[in-house]
Amino acid sequence: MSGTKSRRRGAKLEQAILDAAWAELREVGYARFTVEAVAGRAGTSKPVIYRRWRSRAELALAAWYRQVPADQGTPDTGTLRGDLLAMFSRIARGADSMMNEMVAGVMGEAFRHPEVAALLGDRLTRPSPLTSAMETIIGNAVARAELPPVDPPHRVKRLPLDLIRNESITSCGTPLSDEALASLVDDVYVPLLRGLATVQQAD
Amino acid sequence: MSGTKSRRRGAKLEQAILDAAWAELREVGYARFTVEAVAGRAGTSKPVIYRRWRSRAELALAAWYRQVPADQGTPDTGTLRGDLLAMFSRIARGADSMMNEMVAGVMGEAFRHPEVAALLGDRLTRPSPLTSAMETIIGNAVARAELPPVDPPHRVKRLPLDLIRNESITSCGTPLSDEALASLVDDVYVPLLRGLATVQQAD
DNA sequence: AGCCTTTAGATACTTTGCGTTTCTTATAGT
DNA sequence: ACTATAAGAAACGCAAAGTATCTAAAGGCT
Repeated sequence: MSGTKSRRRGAKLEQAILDAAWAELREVGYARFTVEAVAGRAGTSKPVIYRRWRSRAELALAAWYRQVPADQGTPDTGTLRGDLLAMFSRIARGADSMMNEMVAGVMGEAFRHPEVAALLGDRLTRPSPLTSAMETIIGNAVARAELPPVDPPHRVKRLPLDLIRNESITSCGTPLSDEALASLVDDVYVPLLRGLATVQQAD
Repeated sequence: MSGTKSRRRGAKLEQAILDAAWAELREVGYARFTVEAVAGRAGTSKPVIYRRWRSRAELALAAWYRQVPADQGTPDTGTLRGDLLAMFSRIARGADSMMNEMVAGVMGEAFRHPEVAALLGDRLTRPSPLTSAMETIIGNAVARAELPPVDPPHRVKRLPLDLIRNESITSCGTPLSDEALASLVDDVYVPLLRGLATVQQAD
């Protein structure tokens, strides 16, 4: 309880800031995410943060990027539709979806801070645990002969994330209903896979 | 040339404000869209605007909604792929796409102004000239026997807009390349239509 | 150990833009 | 002509981004 003030530096401090930023993002969302609150929560001050990241947007992205998406395994319900519904709902409820507000917010600022645009685009399109889970699900369906053999292009593997992000943005924060997810699966994704399979078979 | 200052009221003034707002949106985008600039351009002042719309976001949406999308007809190139490419590229270059930054920006503010969320969602999902153009394109392809008969659900008709909006947001303002559009058509939309058609034939 | 470079942390500042308040006075309805 | 309404001007409060200045702690170096 003496007045000795311990001062963190370097990596340790950086981690503390990013942890605080992530906690803030989860608690208040990007719209109310302020650098001052992050500084306060991390027990430091604004200049320390601005020495490391050029803007609020970059800080938020850095905090997000550090979160390793927990690999939750791949659903295996015995049917393609069941697996897809489980997967879509996991995506829609998971942390990735919580970040859709942030994606929109950051993009809204990208005109003023063009540097962040590249960072963001990269994160959104890169292969991830989710895209490989899609591979597995599709592979399983092929093995069960629910689908003809098919080799989906990368765009199709990232499509669930894209569809759900778009749905999330267009419904402006309202949590996605089961009906909406079912519509994405039944009206779009399953037919797409069938179509891909028949086209590729014709080769 | 006398000092007589004419003062507009009611509908006339409202139109002038919305015109000014639309002009601002097109010139500087939503990120730099300020109420003061709109007031200045319309030759009026901020309180007049805030008496009519509760926030910057609502003003921007109102200006956008007033723009009637010019019906540019439906492409008819003789092939499904050609029609789709023409359509996708029209969407990607048109005013609707210019508004993607705004969609993101408004959504980013939706947490603070939940009222606007509903307005926005409605506009994005409603049937429009674009969805009926999709109907026509698909109908033409069926007539040419490029596709088995198919009755696409509404979600599929709005999908081009959704795909392009998402692409626009994830590439943060960079204009979409022809390759990206081709990938949306070839990897996603055409296979989806084929898949839908075969599934519906099985009924 | 003691010096010295680095940089954390505190504080206060500038700027920008939203949304409001107050007041004057033109406009439209009766 | 009288009166209610609402336009327009100016200034304000406020929040939050980003910057500048200063101090003193941390940790490397000799």
